[in-house]
Amino acid sequence: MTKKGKKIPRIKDIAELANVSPGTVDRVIHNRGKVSQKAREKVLKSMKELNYEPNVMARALVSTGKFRIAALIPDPANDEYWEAPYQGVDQAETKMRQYGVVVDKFLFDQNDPLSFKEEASKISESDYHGILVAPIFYRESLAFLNRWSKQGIPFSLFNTHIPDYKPVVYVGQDSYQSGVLAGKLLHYACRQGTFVIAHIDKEIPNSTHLIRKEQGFIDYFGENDLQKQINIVRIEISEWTNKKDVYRKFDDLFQQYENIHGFFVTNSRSYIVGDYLINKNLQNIKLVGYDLLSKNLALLESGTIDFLINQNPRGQGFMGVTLLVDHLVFKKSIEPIKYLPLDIVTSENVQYYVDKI
Amino acid sequence: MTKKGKKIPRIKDIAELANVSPGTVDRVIHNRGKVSQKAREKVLKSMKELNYEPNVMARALVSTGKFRIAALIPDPANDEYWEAPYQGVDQAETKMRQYGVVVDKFLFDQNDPLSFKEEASKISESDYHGILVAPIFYRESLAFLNRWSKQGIPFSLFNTHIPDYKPVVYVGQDSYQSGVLAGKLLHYACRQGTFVIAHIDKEIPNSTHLIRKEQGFIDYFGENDLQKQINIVRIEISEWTNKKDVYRKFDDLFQQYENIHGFFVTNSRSYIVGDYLINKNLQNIKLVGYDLLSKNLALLESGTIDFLINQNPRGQGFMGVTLLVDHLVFKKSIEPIKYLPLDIVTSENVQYYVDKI
DNA sequence: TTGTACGCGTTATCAG
DNA sequence: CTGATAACGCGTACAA
Repeated sequence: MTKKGKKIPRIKDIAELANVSPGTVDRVIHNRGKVSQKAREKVLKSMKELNYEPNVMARALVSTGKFRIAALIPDPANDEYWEAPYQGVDQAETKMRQYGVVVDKFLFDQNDPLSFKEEASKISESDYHGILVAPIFYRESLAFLNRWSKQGIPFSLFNTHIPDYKPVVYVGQDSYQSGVLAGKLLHYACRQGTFVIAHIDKEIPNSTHLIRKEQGFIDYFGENDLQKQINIVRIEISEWTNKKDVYRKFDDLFQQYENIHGFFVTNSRSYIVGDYLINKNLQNIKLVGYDLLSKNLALLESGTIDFLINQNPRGQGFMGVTLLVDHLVFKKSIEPIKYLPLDIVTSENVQYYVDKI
Repeated sequence: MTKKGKKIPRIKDIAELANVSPGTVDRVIHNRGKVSQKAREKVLKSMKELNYEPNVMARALVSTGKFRIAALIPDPANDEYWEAPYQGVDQAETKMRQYGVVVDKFLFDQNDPLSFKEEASKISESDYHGILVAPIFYRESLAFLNRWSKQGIPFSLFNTHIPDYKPVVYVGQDSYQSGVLAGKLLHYACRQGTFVIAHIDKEIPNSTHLIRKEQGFIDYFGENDLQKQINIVRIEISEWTNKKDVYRKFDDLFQQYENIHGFFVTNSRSYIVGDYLINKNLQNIKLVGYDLLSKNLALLESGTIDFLINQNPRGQGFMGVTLLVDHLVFKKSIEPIKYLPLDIVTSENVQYYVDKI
């Protein structure tokens, strides 16, 4: 297919072929200014004939420093979970600097809606050409998304989807499908017995993520008509910082169901279940969780955690910025939803997922 | 860390600070031409002070069309396995065109060393600035690698490693570790019984890949002191195109060992085992293989194949080109070996690995 | 409505 | 040994 030795056509070449000036070609390409019908047609014809594609670099070189993007994400200092997305944004930042794009990070405390509002306000006051935001506070976020929509500032969403105001793209997790996958992984090891869905978070009912994961897990068994063999129960632990409390809850659980064969922890805190299993010396109980936090990794190595489901959080941060830039600077058309692969991580392949994008 | 509003320092800025001309700064940066000791020191000092980083785009803009790369890979028309790497190269090709790099593909028949030599000769005769090669014929490859080394043409290796002549980078599979992983996956489902390592290829003793995979698999069980519970046997099928022959071999195997619980197929032909299992209506036998070929995918969906290990072949083709360009054009320093993640693919997450890079 | 000239940051060339 | 200057392809302000 590739034609060797052919020179890449430039705007100037099109201009010559169409007997107009480069300026006119430019006007046709960008639909700006006035162009006579005749000229426009000639130019379009020549463009097709030469199979013109703009030179991204030359374009970017011209517009150096003209694009400013704001990233509004939780401060990783407060929660290791946000470390990876932060790094992803950071990485995209340095890459995009090359293209004349400046990315400024605005960090808020994921336990403090006020700090979110503060940082969001800062962004609104400066003028940015695009915004990447992790809208984890629904109400507070809505207000700003509304505002930015009216101002005509494009934004992309990350981690949490709020479709009300059309984002350029949502980059995040496919929660439901990850639950289905978790079901498969436990069922693969264990054809009968009781599986526990463990929600370990402050605000469980509010967290649509967790609910969707649960639904996916349940549907896996439902669809496969396996209900007779498999018993599924759920446990909610909102005060997970209180160890005694947590242990008491688990003790109760194990008294109530004697044939527990597996746990599915619906967020990154599977290490809490892992600690309990080790503490009580419970063997042969399968454990599937999420995210490559250091505590989880240790338990993965030791074999207490069998699988961690990982949706490349660093890649998510990276893609969030990258796709926004693609839309903004390079005018590419973007799919409205971007899921990264649901990676299955075990101690045998974890090396490839840590510290990589 | 990011200083907002700061302008990115240019060569010109360094020149001014150091009281020299941009030309001199350029000479210092690239170690070319003669520069007085005094001038060199001043420039280096200014560079550090301003924290200079070259502008990739401006650099690439200058050298448009000056870099030509050849990719010497098997023709996907003869084997679906090579489809993905081909696409990866293709994708890199279009991306790199933007940077003024031209990539020409040279395809050979992976069953015909002669075609390899022919294409390689073509490359040697034209003058390319870099070469990506899948050196699947050891002897034939050596000759050309030697030649290119003497000519000073950098090359990177892909799929098969030949360390004799230093490549820029080897991009490929971590065969041993993938075998370890396969062991984990079978063992996770099945704590005792017989596992079969199935080599299905024309030239098994010659194929170091297959041997390494086997070793990894065995070592997984060895290291974990599980020999008493698990029995490992191996089968070699070189004439895999003859169905009757294949079936007879499997029949013999099942007669000899009555408690076979799992198969590990060491290359992309796990569909052959899958077909057999379906044909003989053998249930509850675990099957782990490699690569997302269409036949494998069908069996993955239907549940006959449990897991496919996938090392992003499209990504490998892509990285092969990309890293070579990074070295050649952008003068980045490259790690000599690049493994892509060993992805565990099941019917529940396969959607994210098909048609993506 | 159309054409022209300059600048973006880097590199290569040529004159000093 | 060093400095000035013209490209690279595109966008844009300004002139016609």
